[in-house]
Amino acid sequence: MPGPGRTRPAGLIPHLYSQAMAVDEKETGFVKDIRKQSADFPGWYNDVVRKAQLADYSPVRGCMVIRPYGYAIWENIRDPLDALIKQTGHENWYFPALIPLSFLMKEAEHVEGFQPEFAMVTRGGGKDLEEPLVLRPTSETMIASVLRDYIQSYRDLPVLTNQWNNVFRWELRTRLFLRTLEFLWQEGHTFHETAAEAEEEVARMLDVYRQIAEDWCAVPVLAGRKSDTEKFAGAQYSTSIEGMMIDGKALQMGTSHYFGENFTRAYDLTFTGRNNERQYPHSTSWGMTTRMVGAVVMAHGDDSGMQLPPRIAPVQVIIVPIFRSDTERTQIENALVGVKEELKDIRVKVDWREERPGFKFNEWELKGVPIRLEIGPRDLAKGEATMVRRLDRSKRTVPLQELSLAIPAMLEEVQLALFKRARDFREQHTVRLDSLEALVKFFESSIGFVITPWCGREEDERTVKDRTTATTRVILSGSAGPDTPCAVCGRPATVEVSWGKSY
RNA sequence: CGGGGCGUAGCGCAGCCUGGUUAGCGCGCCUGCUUUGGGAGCAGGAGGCCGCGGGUUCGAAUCCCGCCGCCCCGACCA
Repeated sequence: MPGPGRTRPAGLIPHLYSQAMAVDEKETGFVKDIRKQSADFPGWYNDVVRKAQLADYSPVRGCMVIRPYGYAIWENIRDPLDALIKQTGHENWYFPALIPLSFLMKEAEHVEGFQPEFAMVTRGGGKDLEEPLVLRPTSETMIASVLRDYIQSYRDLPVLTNQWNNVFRWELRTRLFLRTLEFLWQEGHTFHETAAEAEEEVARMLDVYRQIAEDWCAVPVLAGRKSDTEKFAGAQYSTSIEGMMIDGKALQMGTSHYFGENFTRAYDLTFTGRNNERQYPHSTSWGMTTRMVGAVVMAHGDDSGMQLPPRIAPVQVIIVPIFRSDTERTQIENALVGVKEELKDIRVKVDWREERPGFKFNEWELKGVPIRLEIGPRDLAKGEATMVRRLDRSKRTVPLQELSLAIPAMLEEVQLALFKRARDFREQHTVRLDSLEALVKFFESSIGFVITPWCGREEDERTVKDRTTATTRVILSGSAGPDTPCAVCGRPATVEVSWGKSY
């Protein structure tokens, strides 16, 4: 399914970098503000998120402050996702953040899954409330309770809702963007006449998430159904997209659930069908969160900091002016008028701060800006700018009049290169194995994903988790080939499943 | 909740063991000058309820008791 971001200016200056200048080795390894990625990945991640000013700790334990640069990245993910959600026929709603406890208690499995994570309001107006209100951990119960009144007939279906909001889950261990007590997301909730329609919806929205992850965030994903132990509380089944981070761990980046009649029965939401009989709609829900920002950091970063895919980079081109005198400064200012006109469709920023160029180079690299343009007296004398890309620090000069072609082409090239690099990394760290011993041995000495035939039994997941800490990620295929034994227990395998250590 | 660590300037820390002038260092911040093609240099300056409460003492950041908070590691999760 070609997403809106799939168009590429194919033939535009194809091999721009074949003549790239060699990278001076002395120019690497400058970052002293952040821990080494290879030595301490969690420490590196934390340093990058904070030093790049994406987010910071807040006065409240487990809650974060998203700073403008981090929020801008989220907006650049959110906006295309919102567009795709609307293109697929959904409408945005807003439902209350406070949910009566009794609503949440109605669906047994759902309650069991979420109750430990409830944050509850028990007082208001100076009095104890008659019924506690739960800060929404998700809105299935509220939405089912409300739509009960709006859905009467099969003619009212499908109802395709979405809402952008914040949710609360009282997590024990938190990490910036990856797991916080409060986070931002969208939650889609849909109601359908038939199971088939609902299941199509689940698959459709999972593919929307795949597009956002792959085409916009340049993070390749495995997409598929979750095992029963890993599914959402209350779902008949869940699907997810899973990306591999640079430490080889899996990160779940979006989920899409099929509920069947579970929720509509629990909330007595019915419609009169074509046969004039009362029926329960089949419902779905699906969500993608601010965790995506963390995924981008961990999928593309290096020892110098972030590397942002151009499509979601708040600043796509950073211009660093270099000058010694007021005269030179004025000359550059004048030249930049034309440059900005050439790049009027690009997110460009000029860094005029009173810092030395070298400082700015390092800082914008930490912030992951895809392209840097250096413009100084030497460049101006030749009517050029020096273009350096974050991807590999390769450097070349570009005539100022050619920037309007060269920059978009380079942005597109970088977008694809990041995706390809991440995909190659994942493929290099994915193996197919067919025995428990091989699986255990793999996770003792390696990182990454393992794909095995599997019979689907929960006991096997427990066995593998006990011995490796790895869990099933997604089921990749509904069949494992005839006469294939399960890698864990030897019983006949029914599926192919991916295993990985996860966040 | 179990185990470990830490609360001293915006951030990172030293000082505490062995109580005693005005609580110190690095980074950052402010001012000025010189600098500017890969994290500048010099000079000057501002900034502190030493987590909170109690005790011991002539005297507490330092010793004792209690409390609070945060971070890291083990059972849950987008």
